[in-house]
Amino acid sequence: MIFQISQDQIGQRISELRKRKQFSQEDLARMVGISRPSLTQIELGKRSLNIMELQKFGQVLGFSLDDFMSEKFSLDTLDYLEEKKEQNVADRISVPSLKVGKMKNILLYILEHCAGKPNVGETVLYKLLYFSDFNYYELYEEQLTGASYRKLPFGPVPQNLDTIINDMIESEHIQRLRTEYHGYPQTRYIPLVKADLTGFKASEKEVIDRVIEQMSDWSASAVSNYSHKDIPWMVSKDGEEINYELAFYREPPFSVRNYEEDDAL
DNA sequence: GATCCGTCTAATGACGTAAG
DNA sequence: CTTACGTCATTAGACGGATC
Repeated sequence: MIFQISQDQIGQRISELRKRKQFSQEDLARMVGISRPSLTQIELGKRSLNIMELQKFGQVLGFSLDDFMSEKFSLDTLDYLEEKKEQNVADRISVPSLKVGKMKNILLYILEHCAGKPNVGETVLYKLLYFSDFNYYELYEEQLTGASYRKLPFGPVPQNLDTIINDMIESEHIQRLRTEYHGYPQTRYIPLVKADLTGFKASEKEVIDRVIEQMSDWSASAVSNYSHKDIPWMVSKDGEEINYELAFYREPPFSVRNYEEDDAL
């Protein structure tokens, strides 16, 4: 028996996801290209949506259709509303296990270094994290933040980062800022405290620094396009988790490891 | 086939209301 | 007062039947 999702549930899920992202109905409606009252109707379960619309919601809110339709998805969403403590956050994000403290500091660190760069919105931020994680894994065969990434339409997106970010906003480590960049709505984060890298290995910092140096000036679409040519991204299926092991199948210019001494440049 | 008609769905703007 | 959200009336478009 396939799980059947009702119109009410679709609306509820969209509403919850919207609130998680702290969008207003008006914001979200504009982003998906419908009127605000229409969105109200959708969230209340009084209007149905077609597959194209749902896809659009997925792009904006960061979910895959598979996720959205699954039974488990609703549980995750409800769990989130009930749990707030950091240790629960850490428990829930498993395989690979996310080091929440580390992720927070890396996030702060990246934000510090991109403070003055208007191009670094949420999209670019995700990609910087993705490349930091996968580059580090390729080089050292160890997890950096341990976050798991999913293949979503705009590129790899760290799972459950929402939870961490909301946590950080609540504890006033960062601040969310919604602005416009080239006419498109952009979500930015401002670091309010300094990153604490004392527990970091030199190698870890170096990998992050290189990623920041290489990509932080690129536009969101440039970073997005670049990430779409990365092997781990390419061979993963839409909506699925990107396996860290795939980092070893990378080819130049993505590969950060010198397998042989034949750098023919 | 073409045309007319009833029904349904969705978009829109205006308005009301509650919270801050 | 402003913002966010829900509701309402009106309108337009799509669709399915009947009829010619």
